Amino acid sequence: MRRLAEFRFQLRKFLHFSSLSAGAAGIRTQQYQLLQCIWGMPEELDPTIANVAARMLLKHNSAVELVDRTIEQGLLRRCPDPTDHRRILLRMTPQGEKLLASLAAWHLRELEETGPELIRALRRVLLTPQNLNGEPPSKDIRHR
Amino acid sequence: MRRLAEFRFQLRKFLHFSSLSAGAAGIRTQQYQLLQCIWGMPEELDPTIANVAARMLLKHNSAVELVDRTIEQGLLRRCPDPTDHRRILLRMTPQGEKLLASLAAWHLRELEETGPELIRALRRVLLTPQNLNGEPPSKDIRHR
DNA sequence: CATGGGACCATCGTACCACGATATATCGTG
DNA sequence: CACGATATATCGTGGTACGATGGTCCCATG
Repeated sequence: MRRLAEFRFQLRKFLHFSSLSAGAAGIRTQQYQLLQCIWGMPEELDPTIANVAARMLLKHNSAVELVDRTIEQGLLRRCPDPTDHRRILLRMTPQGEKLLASLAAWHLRELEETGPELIRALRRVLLTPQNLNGEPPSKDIRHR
Repeated sequence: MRRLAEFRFQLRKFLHFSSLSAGAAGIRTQQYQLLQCIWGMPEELDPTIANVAARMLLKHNSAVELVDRTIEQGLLRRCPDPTDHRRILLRMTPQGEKLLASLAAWHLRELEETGPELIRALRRVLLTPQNLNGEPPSKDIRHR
C-alpha cells in the first residue's frame, strides 16, 4: 500500500515540524503535548497525574517523570488537591501558558499549510479499493 | 485551542495503536515505517541509506542503526550497489515482506475505523475561526 | 594516474526517555 | 485501627536518536 506509506510520511513531516518547533522553544514535543493536555483537559476531569497519563497514553510513572522535567523548566506547578491528599493537580505557570500559546499558534499555521495535504493522503488511503488481507506488497504493480 | 489538543489526541491514539501492533508483530514502529519506506520508495529513488534516512526524517547515522537492528531480525538485506560501491541498496527479505503486509493490513483496518475521526478533528482545527496569535489559552471561556 | 574534494556509509560515546518493579502516602470501609 | 484500593514517586534498565569522527569509494582536474 503505497498510499499508506505516503500518509505515514505526511504524518512524520508534521511530527517532525512539531519536534523542531518545540525544540526552538526550548522544550520537547512531549512537554508541549503535556501542556496542551493539561490545558485541554475535559471539564469533568481534573488535571491529575493519572488523567494526564491517560490522555498522553503513557504509564503513570512516565507521566510523573515528564511532569518533573516540565516543572524544572518552570512551566508547571504541582498543587496538592486540598480534598484528596493523594492527588496532585497540575497547573501551568504564566510562562507555561505563554509558551503553549505561541507553540499552538505555530502549529495552527503549519496545519493550515500541511493539514489539507494530510487529509488528502488519508482520504486516498481510505478510498482505495482494499486489496484486503496480507498479500505481499511486492506482488503489486511493479517490483523493481 | 481545544481543537488542536483533540486533534493531537487522535494522532496519539493512532500512533499508539501503531506501536502496539508493531510490538505484537515483534518489531518497533520505526522498523515498520522503515519497511514501509523501502517498499514505498518513489520509483526514481533507490532504497539507499541516505534516501531512506531522508524519507524517515532521520539523520543518516540513525538510519544506519535502524537498518542494522532490522537486518538482525532477518527482515532486510544489505545489497552493495554494483555500479557505485559507496552505496548500499536495501532489500526486504520474504519474511520482511510478509510482516510488512500484515502490519499494513492491520493499519488499514484501524484507519478505516479511526481515520474519519482523525479527519474530522483536523477539519475542526482548520475551520475554527482563528484567534490568531498567541493569546494565553487560560483567557478562554473557563479556567477552573 | 596522482591527488584532492566530496559523497556515502559506519562506529562510538552520550543523553534522553518510557517502562517494569517497587515503595510510600492517603482514602474509604468495616 | 486494620486492610485493600487508589494516587503518586523512585530506581534501574533498555532502546534509540544524535553529534562527532573515521573509512571507503567516486570523480574531476591537472
